[in-house]
Amino acid sequence: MEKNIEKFMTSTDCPVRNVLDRFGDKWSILVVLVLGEKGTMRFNEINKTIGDVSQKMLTVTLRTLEADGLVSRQVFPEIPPRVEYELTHLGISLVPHIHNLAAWANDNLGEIRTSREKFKV
Amino acid sequence: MEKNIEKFMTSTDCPVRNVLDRFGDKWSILVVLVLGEKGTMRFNEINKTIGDVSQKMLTVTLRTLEADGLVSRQVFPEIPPRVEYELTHLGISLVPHIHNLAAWANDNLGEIRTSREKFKV
DNA sequence: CCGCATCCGCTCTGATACTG
DNA sequence: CAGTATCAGAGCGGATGCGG
Repeated sequence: MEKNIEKFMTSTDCPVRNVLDRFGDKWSILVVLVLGEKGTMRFNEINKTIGDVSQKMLTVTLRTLEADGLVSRQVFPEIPPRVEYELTHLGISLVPHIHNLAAWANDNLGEIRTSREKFKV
Repeated sequence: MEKNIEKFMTSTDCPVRNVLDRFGDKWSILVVLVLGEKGTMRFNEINKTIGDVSQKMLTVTLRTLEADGLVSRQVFPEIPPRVEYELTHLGISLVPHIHNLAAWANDNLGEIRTSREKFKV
């Protein structure tokens, strides 16, 4: 960071592009947040908690998070099948940062809304 | 937060959905980061610093950030025209949080990459 | 119960050309 | 210099149906 921001930005190793872009999708942050809050959860539990995520997107999101090493997935060979998800230490280490962002969002939502309204005119 | 996460998640007022979704686009975070680093900047300056953003997307991104009240836009009626952008106090207040995230990304990029490689197999 | 496969619409993004 | 306009492609995300 600091003064090397130019190099930093254009580099293909830029952490912002490589990592944060991953959370630019619609659900990743929410899933991490939910798992951080609740601990271990089953697939349908996550689905219900978030509410309006489709099965497909939740699957895709969980797979991506698993690939990134943020979420662990444990399948129990039972009938009916049971699959439990929880955050890895890596995922857990991310939670406070997301909480901070969420808190910021919460604190400033009013001002942002006001600004958006004004801008319409 | 805390225990009301269910309500929190499903609410249409959920700050995560309303605010953070806004930064899910490809460039907003980068623009805020760059402006936070450099202070006041002209359009082409931002364009060059980021490197591979198209003129169109930079315009759209800046307009959105302006609408949200994170960035201020000042036009100087000269020829050739000059337009300067800088963060508002709201935008500035967001920067540290993004820095934290970027730092996290930087610290854990290696581990995430390793995990992604492993997952391929 | 979990989740993959398919299809499809829609949004986002970029390339290009043009204007004050 | 700082945009706007238009067009076209890619990929996200949802609905549905099927399978272990």
